[in-house]
Amino acid sequence: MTRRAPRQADIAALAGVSQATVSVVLGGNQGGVRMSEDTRLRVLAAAEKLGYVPDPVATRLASRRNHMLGLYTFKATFPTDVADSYYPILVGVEEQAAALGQDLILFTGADGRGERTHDEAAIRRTKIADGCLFFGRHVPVASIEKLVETGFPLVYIGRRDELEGRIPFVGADYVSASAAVVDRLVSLGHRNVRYVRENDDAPSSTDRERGVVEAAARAGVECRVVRDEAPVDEWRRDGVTAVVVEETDTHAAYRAVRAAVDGTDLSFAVLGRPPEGGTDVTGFEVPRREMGRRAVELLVELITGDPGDLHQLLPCTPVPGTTVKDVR
Amino acid sequence: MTRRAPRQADIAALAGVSQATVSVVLGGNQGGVRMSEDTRLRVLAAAEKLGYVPDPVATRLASRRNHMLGLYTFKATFPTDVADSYYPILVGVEEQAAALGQDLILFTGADGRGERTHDEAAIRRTKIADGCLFFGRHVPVASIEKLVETGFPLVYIGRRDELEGRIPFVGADYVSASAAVVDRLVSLGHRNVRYVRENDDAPSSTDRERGVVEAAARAGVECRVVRDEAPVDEWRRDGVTAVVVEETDTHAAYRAVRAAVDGTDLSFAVLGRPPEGGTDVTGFEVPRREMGRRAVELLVELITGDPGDLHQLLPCTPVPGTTVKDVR
DNA sequence: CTGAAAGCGCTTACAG
DNA sequence: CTGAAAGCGCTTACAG
Repeated sequence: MTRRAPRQADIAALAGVSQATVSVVLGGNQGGVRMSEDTRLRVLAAAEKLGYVPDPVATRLASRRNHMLGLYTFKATFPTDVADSYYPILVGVEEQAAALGQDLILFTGADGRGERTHDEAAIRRTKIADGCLFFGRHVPVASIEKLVETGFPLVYIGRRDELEGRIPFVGADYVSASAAVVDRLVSLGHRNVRYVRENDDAPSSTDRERGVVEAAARAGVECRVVRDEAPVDEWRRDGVTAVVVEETDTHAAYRAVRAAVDGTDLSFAVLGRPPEGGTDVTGFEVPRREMGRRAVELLVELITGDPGDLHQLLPCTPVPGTTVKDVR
Repeated sequence: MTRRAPRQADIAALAGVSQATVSVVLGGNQGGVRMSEDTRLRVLAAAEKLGYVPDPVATRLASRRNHMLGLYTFKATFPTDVADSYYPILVGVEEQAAALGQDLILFTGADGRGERTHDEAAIRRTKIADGCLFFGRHVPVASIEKLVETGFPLVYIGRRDELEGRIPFVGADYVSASAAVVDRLVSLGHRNVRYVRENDDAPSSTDRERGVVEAAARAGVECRVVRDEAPVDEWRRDGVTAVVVEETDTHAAYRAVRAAVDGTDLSFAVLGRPPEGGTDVTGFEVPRREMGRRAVELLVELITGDPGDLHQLLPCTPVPGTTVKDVR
């Protein structure tokens, strides 16, 4: 039942040529080797007769590239709970990988005994692929640096500034998008704003804060930053008219603020999209799918040795919404 | 910058031993070769120093194992729309793969030019992995048969009966689960039931119908099957008291029936969970995550040559719900 | 025009 | 105890 599959040597024997000639013929003679049509046909006929199928493993070993891209995440690749924010990126990654003829290896971060580890060995295993995408709020700097140093092609999804800019990335331009939200508030007459953020210093958080603070400063409006709390009564006493809130995978800040401002006349905007979806809340859309696509694109460019911009920030799409009132 | 990756020969040179000895040491000396502890440590140290990572392609070519499991789907692995039903399976697959120390290769079904194809060549490429999971409503019989014939380990997610049972699978026991729903209706006094299904003959559909029809026959109650329509007025004229509806990725039948029976006093059950979630609609929960886990388990058993049951049907969990009335 | 050889990076008998 | 050799099935220079 489990017959040995025919290989090029078998074809060669049947056609009366060398195995190398078989390889050349079946490979479509990319090298442009001169060869009699008769030989070519004999080889093809023999291959057909034997039902030959090339062994992809051997093919890849011999040809140095395996057309596989790694995807390494610092939590489960398919998270149980935060599917919303993560999933679109995967969709984009797969889309573009398929478009470029690349397979994807999901590194589960397992150590053989089943523990999900993120030590150097686990990260090193990504070298199985031609290159690797990394995704997570943290960067294990030492391990990643070793990878970068060997010239292994890698791309982070999300902006990174570790290793003096030697980490290629495709991220979202949270600074501009966040500033645009504040600009809008200002244009509608708001002069006293609060920004509520979570207590985590990933780039996606600091970028948002920076955008908010800078835009407020430029416009000369007051905008205090608070972490993880929503003292609405105090705000209203202080004359605050609008609240901006960060949105993360935990949705913690958003939920707290939303609950607090509901039923008040405070204007309200979110730096992203609310977990419940919809287009009524003022904010912006993070181009996650596009980030996935572009990350794959950049990675393949790195592999083929002709990369474009190593640090890409994609624009977010503003969502006007209806939760910001005109107070002029 | 792009230094060549270290290989066993480099380690051998550094440690002053032969390349074969390196292979033995790094392979954990499975063969029980006698070897001085000193040599072993020297090799290990050299490997660590060089940051050695085994080449999985070469490993597989030489040993036929690379600890990678393939995942081949006949649509995008990360579908844009049907995330609900599909995602939990992926979660289970990843979970169990990680637990067993296996990485996952997502076959994007792309040919080199970017077209998503499902021809024989695309399916044959799965042989890069030690084995492969297949998932989709259809079975490209000829291609799968060739794979099975060469002894390549594969497992389908979802019951299959093609190839005279030679396709190993892990599916859900829709027959029993569907019968249980009808049994419940009968126990509550319903004697005239309609079953609405979609017009697609995948096993998951035919199994549901079979469960419904057989349970009704056993109980001696009338249960007509209709496809893709919900003539509620006619049903009520005919004395129907309960409607059961199939649930698929398209949600078409469910939505049509739900809209039709809403506001009437007809009892209502779904063979699965409604797309809107919740536990109020009577039906059952398909153990998707568990299916993913078990499929990986079976695949690894096939690879290691000690498989359990090749055809596994997992029980679905009944959801009592509140949409079925007592009419006794 | 075609074949013989080397090599991709590993594993696995087999010698000593 | 360790090394040399063969081999997995292919591709790619390199000889003739």
